[in-house]
Amino acid sequence: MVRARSEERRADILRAALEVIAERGYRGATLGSVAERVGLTQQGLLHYFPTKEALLVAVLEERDRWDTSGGRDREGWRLDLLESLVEYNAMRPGIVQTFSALLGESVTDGHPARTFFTERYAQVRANMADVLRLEFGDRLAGGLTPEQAAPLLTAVMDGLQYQWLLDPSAVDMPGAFRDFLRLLRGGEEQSQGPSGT
Amino acid sequence: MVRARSEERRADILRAALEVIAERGYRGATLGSVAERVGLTQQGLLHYFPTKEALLVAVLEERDRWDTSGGRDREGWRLDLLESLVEYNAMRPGIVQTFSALLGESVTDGHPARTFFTERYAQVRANMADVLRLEFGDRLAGGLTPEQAAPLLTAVMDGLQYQWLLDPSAVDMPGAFRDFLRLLRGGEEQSQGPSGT
DNA sequence: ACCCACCTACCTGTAGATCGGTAGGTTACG
DNA sequence: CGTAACCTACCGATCTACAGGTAGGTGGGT
Repeated sequence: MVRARSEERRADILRAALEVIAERGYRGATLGSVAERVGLTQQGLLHYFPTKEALLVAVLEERDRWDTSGGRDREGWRLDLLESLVEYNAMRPGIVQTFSALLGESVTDGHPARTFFTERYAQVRANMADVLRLEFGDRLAGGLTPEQAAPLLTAVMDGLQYQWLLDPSAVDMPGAFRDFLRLLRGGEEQSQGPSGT
Repeated sequence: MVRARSEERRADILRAALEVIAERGYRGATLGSVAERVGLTQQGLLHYFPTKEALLVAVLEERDRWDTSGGRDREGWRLDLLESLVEYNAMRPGIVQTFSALLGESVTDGHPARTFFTERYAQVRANMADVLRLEFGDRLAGGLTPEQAAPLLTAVMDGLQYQWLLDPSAVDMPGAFRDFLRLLRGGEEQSQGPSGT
């Protein structure tokens, strides 16, 4: 079972890389520190991933696999699933931090994750529009179309993550997200106790 | 007029630093490349800012000064000014990119900009809440309080910036922001041609 | 005469990557 | 069954590059 052992190692490395990137970003991450975390030397790590960039790509691919399976997919989501996704995220600061750090870096010139994020957001917006149309039809609060609301929904999720990462005690991320959904639903009067500060 | 010349140099350096950080983030930025851009050696630059971190701090302080003067202040904004701020930003991708990159990095451990952003966001949210209360009173669309809507407003601005930076042709940032304001205003029916994709 | 602005030279640390091994297991085959 | 050929999973040494920072100047303006 050499093959299995090897796959396991790769998975360990990816998990470690995720951690290190969360702590220092991609540019700040070093192969040595990732290697150390799984009990390898830097050279040992390079046996599995020939370059630093290859490691990053593998991390991103794994992410893609994850959210193309776990509930989503070309047309998989519904609004209440989004809500639980945000709740789920609120319990995994590590993962959120990894991808928020990467997103931030990715807007810089020639960053290896840039195309990944660009394409991903295009797809996410399309997805969101579908979800919204399914839930609200063609016309939602404020007279917006699903296509107009989709980037906003996406933006809220990301923006809240940054605020929450910077100061978790100042922002109730899932609560705030629910607030936004109420805004989308548009009813003037709704109770349900306050969630923010 | 040596003093003036020196101030001018500092301003040049800060401008160059802003550019370089936009291109490579803080961690990826090098003193040498900033220096080069203003026709100095790296050591010449260190004459003005004794460490790399000092340079970053100066950049952040300048930003603070900028948005504590230009229209804002403890109680300065109004919603329509926010709208023009977003329009203004849409014409300065450089600045937006600098601070989006920094925000992304700042969530990593021990980043020198972290406290800056943490405090800044607390203040921004408070500001936003004031603005919203001034505009809408205590109860806005969806039954939200200004304090609940403030983090959302902030998140939308930031989140849209990332989407826009990644693919300006895919997102009409000012248009999308106006859409969000319509959502906040809450009226079910409003015309004004579509803005999104 | 002095000092501000800046440079040359240099040091130290670190990062990614290459090279050449070695130990242990696996397979091919006489 | 045994052994030679080969492969996998690493490690040590080393190369190259560059980064931030220090020390000690020099030269021009006031």
